[in-house]
Amino acid sequence: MLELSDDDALPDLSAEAPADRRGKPFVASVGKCFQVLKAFRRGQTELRQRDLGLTEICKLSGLDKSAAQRFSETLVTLGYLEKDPGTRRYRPGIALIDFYYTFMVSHRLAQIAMPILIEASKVYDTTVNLCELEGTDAIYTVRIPQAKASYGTMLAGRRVPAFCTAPGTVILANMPEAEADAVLAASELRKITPHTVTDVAVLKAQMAEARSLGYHVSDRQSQMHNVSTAAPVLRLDGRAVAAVHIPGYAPQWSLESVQEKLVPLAVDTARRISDSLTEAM
Amino acid sequence: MLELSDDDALPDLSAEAPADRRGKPFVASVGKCFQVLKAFRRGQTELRQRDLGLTEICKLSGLDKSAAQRFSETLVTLGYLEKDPGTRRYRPGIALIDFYYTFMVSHRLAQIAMPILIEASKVYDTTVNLCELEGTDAIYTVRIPQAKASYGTMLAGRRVPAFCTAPGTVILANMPEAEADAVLAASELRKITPHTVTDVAVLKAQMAEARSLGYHVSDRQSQMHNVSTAAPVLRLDGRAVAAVHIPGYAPQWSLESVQEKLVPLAVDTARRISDSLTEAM
DNA sequence: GATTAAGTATCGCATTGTGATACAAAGTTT
DNA sequence: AAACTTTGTATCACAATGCGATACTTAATC
Repeated sequence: MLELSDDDALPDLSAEAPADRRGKPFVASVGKCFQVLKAFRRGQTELRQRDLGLTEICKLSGLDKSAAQRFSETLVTLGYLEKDPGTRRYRPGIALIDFYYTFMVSHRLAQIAMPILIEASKVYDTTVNLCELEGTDAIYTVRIPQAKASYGTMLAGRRVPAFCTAPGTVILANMPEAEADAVLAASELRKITPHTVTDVAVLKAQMAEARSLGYHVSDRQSQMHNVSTAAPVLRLDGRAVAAVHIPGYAPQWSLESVQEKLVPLAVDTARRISDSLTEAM
Repeated sequence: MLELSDDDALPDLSAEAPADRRGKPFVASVGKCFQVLKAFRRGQTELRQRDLGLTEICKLSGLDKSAAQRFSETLVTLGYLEKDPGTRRYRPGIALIDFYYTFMVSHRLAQIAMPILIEASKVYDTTVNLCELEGTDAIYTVRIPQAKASYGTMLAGRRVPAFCTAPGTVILANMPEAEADAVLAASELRKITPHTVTDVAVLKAQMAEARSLGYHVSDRQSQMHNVSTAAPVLRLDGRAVAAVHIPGYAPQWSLESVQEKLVPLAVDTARRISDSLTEAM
């Protein structure tokens, strides 16, 4: 388990997206409050803790004690954090869920994809996911769960690195090459498992193959025991806007059975979604 | 469709939760940024628009033009809003989904309930939901979707008034009476459908009945054509922490068939979740 | 092309958030 | 149980930061 010490690298606070946002009005307090909220996500992945004390928030958010307190208490007042009166520790508040609804209810792609994904999940009783690219990550936006899967793999909002996952590969493969290169360049190409490919030339060859095949199979690139497949959801102009991702879990699904069954299912599902897209998207 | 005019009542800005939060540090800018995000939710329900122009944000958030611009641009920079360069309109950004994950991944109840809910959904191939109380609303935290359902009813994060819905009723029925009364007192008891019960005495009688039966069936209280049922998830001390909710959609499910099939399913599912709770919850 | 509305940029003022410091309350060690 | 360490809370003078009236620019409408 990771131990945070004082001299640990603090989060990349001001390192914002590349877009030319210089000169745009910016309220620093707002940025800081989101640093606090993000601290809880870091806390979950790095410390395996669901609730954080004030000092932990300081370290994970990069704010000093006064600021951490101010923003944490502000977020409690607003309902986005909850505070245990006994332990004085903070945890994510249920009101956070509102923003998921706000985003999803207006998300046309998800609306179109949802029934198609549900049908697909019934074919082999598997998890089926819709992934979208954000920065260097693929974010799961819609997930059709399956009882045997682990809880973490059922939740929308999960992020995985694009470069070493099947959904990331098929999305990058079907977008302008310059943009894909930029994503790869911005990615931290580290080995998640011993099988993770980190050589850009090999990655680009994989992308080229994925583009011509119309799908990609990731063999233990990001999770040791899993093989998973993805196919691109394409806009009318051919650009990928998302990927249908179907994981094949270890004992049940071999590389061969994934190729034989899950690949056609993913390809077909992605095509059905693509065909349902209007030009508005 | 609701028309917002200048003299419309502006949102209840400072009307925060009753808790004694006076004197706690509070950063006003943070509150305002969330007013902007909330404006999008209002925009969806009241204007049926997924994206908003600056002037609309002003009206829906209660901020003046300068503030609306500052906070909107700040949120764009942070990725929580997106801005269409052509139309100059704002819409919810994909990064909002992160907070759903942050909340859910640390939510033990959902973790326990998820596989049980998935199994339940297969019995009659129905939607099955987990609801929790927040203020005067029941919030859907986990939803197992079904292909035929409408998109809006598949999304976690949806809020419905507690007083006139089955999940709200069973939760209120199984909590300290003083607290339940407080929720009713704070609720806006308006008729959602002609069948909505708004008389507090009748509502309390319904709650008493729900408590003794261990479930509640809502007959067209909040949606004209639907009958739905809910059963409480009870902590070890008997207090409700959530409700299992199963809607029975119109032509397929009658009041009788709901009583006969969905009620036992909801009760059993809720009991299985209750039995799985540890004392930590 | 005139008119209106919507969005963007500017800038002096004082409100608001800042963060060093001091204080209080838990948790540990001896 | 006293001494110490750590963590959380409260205070407050300063000035940086957000504020919002105003003016300007761009787009939409007639």
